[in-house]
This record gives sequence, C-alpha cells and structure tokens, in this order.
Amino acid sequence: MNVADQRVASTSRRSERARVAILEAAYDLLLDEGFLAMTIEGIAARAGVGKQTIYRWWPSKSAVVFDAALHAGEQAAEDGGLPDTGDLAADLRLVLHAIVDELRDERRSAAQRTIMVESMHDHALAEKVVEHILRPQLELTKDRLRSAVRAGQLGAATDIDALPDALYGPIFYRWMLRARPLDHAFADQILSTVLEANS
Amino acid sequence: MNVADQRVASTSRRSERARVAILEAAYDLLLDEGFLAMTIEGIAARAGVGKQTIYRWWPSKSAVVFDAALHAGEQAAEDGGLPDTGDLAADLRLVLHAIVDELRDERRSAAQRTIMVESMHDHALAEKVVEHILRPQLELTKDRLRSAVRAGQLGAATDIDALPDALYGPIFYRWMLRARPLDHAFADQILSTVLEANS
Amino acid sequence: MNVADQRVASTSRRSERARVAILEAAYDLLLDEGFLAMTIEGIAARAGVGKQTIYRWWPSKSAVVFDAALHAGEQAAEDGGLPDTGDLAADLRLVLHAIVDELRDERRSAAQRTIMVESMHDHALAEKVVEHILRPQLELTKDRLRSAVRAGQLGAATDIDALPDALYGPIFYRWMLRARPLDHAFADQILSTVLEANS
Amino acid sequence: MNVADQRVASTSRRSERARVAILEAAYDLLLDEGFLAMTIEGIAARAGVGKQTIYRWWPSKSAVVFDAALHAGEQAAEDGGLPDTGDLAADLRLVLHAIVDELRDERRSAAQRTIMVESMHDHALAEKVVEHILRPQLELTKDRLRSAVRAGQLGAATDIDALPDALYGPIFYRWMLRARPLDHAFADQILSTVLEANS
DNA sequence: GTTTAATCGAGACGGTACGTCAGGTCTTTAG
DNA sequence: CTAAAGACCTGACGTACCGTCTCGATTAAAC
Repeated sequence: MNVADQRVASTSRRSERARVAILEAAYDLLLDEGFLAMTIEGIAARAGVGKQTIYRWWPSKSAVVFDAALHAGEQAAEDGGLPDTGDLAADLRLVLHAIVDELRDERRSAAQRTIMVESMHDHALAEKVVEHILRPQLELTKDRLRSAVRAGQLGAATDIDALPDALYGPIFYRWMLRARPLDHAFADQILSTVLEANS
Repeated sequence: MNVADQRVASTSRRSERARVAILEAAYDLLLDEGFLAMTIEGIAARAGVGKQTIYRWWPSKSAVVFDAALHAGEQAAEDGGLPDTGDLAADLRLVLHAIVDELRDERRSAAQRTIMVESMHDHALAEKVVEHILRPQLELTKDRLRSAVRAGQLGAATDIDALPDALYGPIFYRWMLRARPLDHAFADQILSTVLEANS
Repeated sequence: MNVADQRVASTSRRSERARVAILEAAYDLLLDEGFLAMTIEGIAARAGVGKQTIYRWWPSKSAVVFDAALHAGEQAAEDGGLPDTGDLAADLRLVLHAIVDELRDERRSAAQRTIMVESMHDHALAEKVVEHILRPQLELTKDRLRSAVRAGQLGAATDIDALPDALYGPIFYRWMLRARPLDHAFADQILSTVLEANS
Repeated sequence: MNVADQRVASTSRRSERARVAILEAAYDLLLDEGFLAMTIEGIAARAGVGKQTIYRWWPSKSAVVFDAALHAGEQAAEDGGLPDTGDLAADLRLVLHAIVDELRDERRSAAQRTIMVESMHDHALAEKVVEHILRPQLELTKDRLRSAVRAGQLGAATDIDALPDALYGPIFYRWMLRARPLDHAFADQILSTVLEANS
C-alpha cells in the first residue's frame, strides 16, 4: 500500500493503469538517469500520460520517486522478517549479509541511495522514509534483540535502542562514503564487536 | 588551499576579489536556501559577478559549493587534532562529543550535510570529500588507536581499520536519518560498546 | 429559435434548464471577460453544468457565444421595424440615432462587437450573423427606401443595394475603430450626404 | 521604424538577427494558420529562437503580430501618398480602387483582417493601429480634401472630418461582413454619392 | 408504474501551449 | 584583455484548458 493510495477513497475515479505506468516509468528513469537528471516531463512521456495526471496525484518529483521505489519494493515483496532460530549471532549475520549484498549491487541500491539523498533535502520525504522503511526494520530488529535478552544471550542491561544503530550505522556509513570496502567481513567485524560488548 | 586554486597558476590574472565574493555568496546561499534551491545565477547576483566568471573557474554548482564550504572551514580552521592523554576512553569521548555538538548545531552542520548528500550523486565530489575531509580525520583516529594498542589498552588483534567506522558510523547514521536523537549519551553508549569488545 | 434548436427533435430529452443556464452564463462571461478570455470550462462552471453538456450541443465556443447573444437579444426583443411616416429623412434619422445609441452603450454593444469580430475568423459564424442579424435589418431598410423611391423622395435611378451600406458603413466603421467619436451629429452628417446625393 | 524599435536605445545589445527572424516567422504563420491558431512557441520554433527572446521584447502575441505586419508593410514600402492631380474624383477613385484591390486579395488582406480583429479585443493594440495605420491615411485624405476645398471642387461648408469615414466606412463594412460584393463599381457608387452631396 | 436508455453533473484522462526560470554559451561595453 | 553585464538558445517548470472519456444519478419516454 503506497502513500498515495492512502489518500484515495474507494470511490476514486483514479486510473489504475495511469498510476502504475507512472510509477514504473519513474522507477526506470531513476535507475537509468538518476534523480537529478530525470524530469516530470520525462516520466509523463515515458508513461504515456499527461503531466497533469502526475501533478494531480503527487506534489513533487520526490513524492513520485518515493512511491515508485515503494512500488518496486512491493513487487520484490520481501518477507522482510528477521529469523529467530535461537542463535542470535547467526540470525543477525544473515540480515547484515543480506543488507550488504543489496547495497553492493549498484542496480538494487541506486534507488535507495537516491531516496536517502533526497530525504536530506526534503523533510517531508525524510519522515516518510523513516516511517515506511526504517522504522519497520528497526522494530523488527528490536523485537529480535528483546527475544535474545529474554533468552539470556544479551545482558539484561542491554540498550535495545542503541544496538540497531551500532549494527546498521557503520554499514550505512561505508556505503555512503564509499571510502572503504563494504563486504561480509566488515559486517562480521561489526557484529562481533556489538555482540561481545553486550553478551 | 581550495580545489580551484590548484589549477591556477601563480601568474593567473584571476581576480581574488571575485573569487572570494563568489565563495562567500555561495556559502550564504547554501545556508539560507539549501543546495537544491540555490542557483548559479543567484550566486553571481549576490556576489556582484558575471555568470561567466563562475563558469570560467568551476565546472558545476557542486564544485563551487564544495569550495565554498572548504573556504568557510578554513576561516574557522580547527586543529581537529585528537588528544593523546593516555586515557583512550576519555580522549575518544572528547572527540565524539565535539562531533556530536557540531552535528547537532543545525547551522554548523547544514553545509556538511549538503556536501555529504551531493557527494552521493557526484563521484568526483565524493572523492574530494573523502580526500580532504574524511581521510585526515580517519588517519588521526587510527594513529590514536595504534598508540592505544601499543599501550595495551586495546587487544593486539584489534582491527584498526574497522574501529573508526564502528565509532563514527552510528553517529553519522543518526545524524543523517534524523529518526532518533543524537546526543552525548548515545555517543557514550557507542564508545563503551566498541571499547568493551576490543579491550 | 436559436441555431442549436434547429437540430433538436421535439422528442429530445435535452434539459431546458441546462440550455438556458449555459446561454446566460456565456453571455455574462462575454460581457465580463470578453470572448478570448472566457473558456468552455468557465461557462460550464458558472452554469453549474458538466463540460460535456456543452460539447454535446454546440461545436465550438463561437457557436455557444452566438446563441448566447441571440438569446439575450430575444429577451430585449425589439420590433426593430423602420417607421414609414412619409418623411424619409426623419424616419432614417430615427433609426440611425437608435443604432448610434445602442452602439455607444458599451454594455449593450460588447456582445455585438465580439460577434462581429469572431465572424471574421469563422465563416460559418459570419454566415449566421449575416443571415440572422444583418439581412433582416437590411431588407427592412431597403423596403423603406423603395417606398421612398415610389414616393418620389429618392431618384428613380437610386441604387437601392448600395444605399444601406453608405448609411450603416460609416457608423459601423467609427464604432469598430473607435478612432473618432460616434454621435448623433455624425449620423446626421452621413444621412444628409446620402440623401442629398440621391434626391 | 516599428514599435519595438522605439523602446530600444542605440546601445541595446538586442540581436537584429533574432528580431527579424521573429517578425518574419510571425508573418508567415499569420498567413499560413491565422492569428488564433498560431502560437508563441510556433513562432519561436520557426524563427529558431528561444521563447524567452520573444517574451523579452514583446508583451503578447498581438504585439508581435502587429510589428510583424508593420515590418512586412515596410518591405513593400508603399509611397502611400494620395495623388493631387487637381481632379479630385479621379484621385480618390484611384485610392479607393487600390484599397478595394488589396482587400479583395485574400492573401494581402489576411494580415489586415487579423489586426483589425485583434484590435477589437485589445485596446492597446487598437490604439497602435489607429496611430500607426489609420491616422496617417486619414490625414493624407483630409489634406487632399482641404486642397479640393481651396480649389473650389468641394463646398466651403464641407465637413472634412466626416468625409473620409463616408468614403472608407462603406468599403470597410462590406469587407468585414462579406455579405455583399466589394468591387470597383461599389467604390465608384460610394464616391459619387459623397462627391455629389458635397460639391 | 415500472423499465430503460439518453442526458445530466462531475471530473479524470492524454494533450498543447502558456509564461517563467535557470542552465550554460556567446557577445558587447567599460575599465 | 579581463570581467561585468546580460542577450541568446534550450528545456523543464507548474498551470490552464482543450476536447474525449467514463462514472453513477437523475429523468422522462415508452412500455
């Protein structure tokens, strides 16, 4: 369910065909040209749609691109879930490796990079990103960590709020700065640092 | 020494007055309007300079803004050095708190955020950022960590390359995403996690 | 009976309410904004009618406006007749003065000016104007002139076809060009010129 | 000297190439498509010019078209003068026949028709038309008539102001309404009516 | 009196052109 | 000969209407 959908009553006469064509055109252009180079006119042209049909339903290019990325994400509908096999280290390693793999794949991460970037300029977009993308993952992670606390794998004093940042932050940092390599070894390094300190 | 300067022979007829006016105008506009909203025309107008004078010396808006930020940084030229009192935890805490303080000040961090963001679009800019801003700090940090290894405060097996990311990454992550608070307590939390795991 | 009516069978389910609302909205907008500035959407909105209801019954903005002007004219349905008191000069003076008075009243003549103007672009409209507005008046005038010829007030060789143009043309010319004043004195001047030459 | 020229100082950096290209493109489009159908974008495209270059120097399509018509007129620079051979009837007949010939030629009169039409919508244009096109001709005509009064060919009481309208009005009327033929015979008829009455 | 089908208000749709803004290049003028 | 000023061509912006189209919801006719 994307953001625009939430505003649309069931009685809307909105054309589903046009909506999907726009989102797919926007996603294609995002990958082909990047956020800055793509234009609303270009999206409309590639989608075979009037510009007004975009402006009618989205307030800005950012909003279209955000929905386009969400839409693309739905297609490749991730289970998203964190496994809970009882072995915390193994479970987290799985997740971190998956994240690293995704970020290392230029194609798959281009849209995410763009959205991160745009959310810096655009506070409204930033809130949507946090709300729809980051917080869900964060909550899943925290749930898994609480489960580990209950199982005695983490100390009772563990700061559940800081741990996810300690895990994801360094990976995100390397991804954005591209100064040093982002690989499974680095993820393992971070993971062991965090777990050792809190066991 | 900014980037443009490096291309400019000492015999250049380039007007220093114009160069400084442009950099200061660009920095003002960056803080006032943000990167996306500011324009080359706007910089030229505020600097009292012809557009061509900008295009003659810089290839893009990003380049002007980067130099403008460097120029502004030079004014408030910090030593940036890491102390080495022998107490590693105290020394790192000092640095992390200083970073947190700077990032929490919207005005002081706005330009840095913009540059980080732009460096995601612009690989050339990204390299300049890494080279001129990040690597120096990174090397200082690694020097301090090596000193701590020698002093026995960190285990001999410590991964000197991963540790700075484990420290700065989470802070950077919270700063960019603005989803959760960035404060001294969080910095302390990260610091103790990292040190405990590697002591 | 307006033009659209002629196409509509007596069994039509056409809404009279909508038809009248459209014509009145169109006339109001014509006077308020002028032909160029008014839009079909504007007419529909002011009439409280769907656009399609206009497109269903009229082929173009010109056609709606023409019917609107006719409709407005019917309301103030003048006999328009030329008197025949036996005194040709007095009778024509009466008619010319009435025409001048109408044309001098900006409000009453605005729609007529617009229609004249539009009929220059639009041959179909031009024919409707001639057929429904000009020819009737022209024929009445020619009847009156023939009566005067029979009464010996005009020479037998008088060109009945050219005279009405000689009378109305100069008045129309001043009205359209607005370069010089259009008043009773000018009408009298024209009238005496025409009558002297043909007596 | 066209209207735009009057605003342009001798030090203007305006491109003469662009100015002429725009006026010629506008005139071509006026004849090819007519005023309503032609667009600013179309003029710019045909002239090989940016839209902004048109908007920089003219406030509206009407203004461009007006200058374009003046420009075209200058090319075919008519002496425009009224002859004064001493034979008033012959001199006026020459002028009226020339006007009739021009108005009967669809191609030559299209631009004039358009300008007349537009001047009805656009009071500023109307004033320019009167000032630059009508009044000069009017003054020439009145000069010739005054000369005829001095020569005793017209009565001393002749209304010099009303006569030109009595001559041109009926011709203009037939041209605009297209209801009845506009030819030399009609012009002669009008001319003899006017002269007989004022001799 | 119900069907039933054309018409209605509403407004989304694919488009075209609008008039504005800024990009990056080229040209003129003053110092 | 440089630099300011700014005109130039280009192209995207976001808006207004175009004329077409689909939606239920009246209505008035024919059953």
